[in-house]
Amino acid sequence: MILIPAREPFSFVAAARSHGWCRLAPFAWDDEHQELTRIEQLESGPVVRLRMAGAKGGVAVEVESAVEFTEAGLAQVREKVSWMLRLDEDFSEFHALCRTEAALAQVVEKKQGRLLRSPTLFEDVVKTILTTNTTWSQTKGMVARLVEMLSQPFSLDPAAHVFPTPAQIAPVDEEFLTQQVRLGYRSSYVLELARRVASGELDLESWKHTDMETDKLRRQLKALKGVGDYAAANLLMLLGRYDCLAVDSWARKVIGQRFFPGKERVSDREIAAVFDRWGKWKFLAYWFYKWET
DNA sequence: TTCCAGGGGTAGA
DNA sequence: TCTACCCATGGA
Repeated sequence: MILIPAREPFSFVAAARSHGWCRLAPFAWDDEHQELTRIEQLESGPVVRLRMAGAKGGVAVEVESAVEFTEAGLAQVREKVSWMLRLDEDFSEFHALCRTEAALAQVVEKKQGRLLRSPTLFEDVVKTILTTNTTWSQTKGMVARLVEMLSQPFSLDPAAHVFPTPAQIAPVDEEFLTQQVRLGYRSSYVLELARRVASGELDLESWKHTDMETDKLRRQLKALKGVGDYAAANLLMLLGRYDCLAVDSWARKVIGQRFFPGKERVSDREIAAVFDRWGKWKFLAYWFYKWET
């Protein structure tokens, strides 16, 4: 068991359950034990299961493994968990703003702000593409099949698999992704992305720590096939940049009802403008906004 | 059968 | 920059 410290204020449960990602393979959320698990391959080789739970001052992580893993492996676990749960991120400015808005008062109390993400940007781009123009239950199915069919299992629990790497997806036929994994027209997007990353042409992971201006990064994300305005904003959120709103059917519905009652046509521009005053915290203000009051 | 879901690409204006 | 149209999948 290792303890990874988090910047205060921190709530493990608030971070882990912040959005649907904790329900997408190879993540799993255990309601009874308030535990987040994830199958992960360490760069040194072994496939392990990480069991993450809240602990005083941070996150307690248990690493299940069939083989011994090295000190370097342990360092990777710390780095991955820290990235996934944003343990070092500073939300003090956002929390100060939340104190000025009744619909966001609970954010401070519940220590919200952190949104769960995958260890790699590749995984988050694929998952984001698989949320577009479909239902949540179909997204879960697509991700589950992708994980189960294309990657190696965890030896202590063969039903559990890691998320496939670009190199594992790249050689697959598009027809397989369409017919078996049932990604629909998203197949070509996922395949092109995997091939570009696997070949080294596209270095997605470097975008995790770039100081590139947000608008330029947004244009780069949108240049990926399958990534439009919604997906780009969602990915910027995952990268820790909250100044774009991901306008999807849910946002149109709740923002439309609350701020444009009775108006028949509300443009995406108008929807996004509602949260303009939140500046760099726009996405979080929208995400944690208490709609039912 | 038809509609639509946490949209995106493309063509054409 | 905006709009119309097409794109697959499966549940309601």
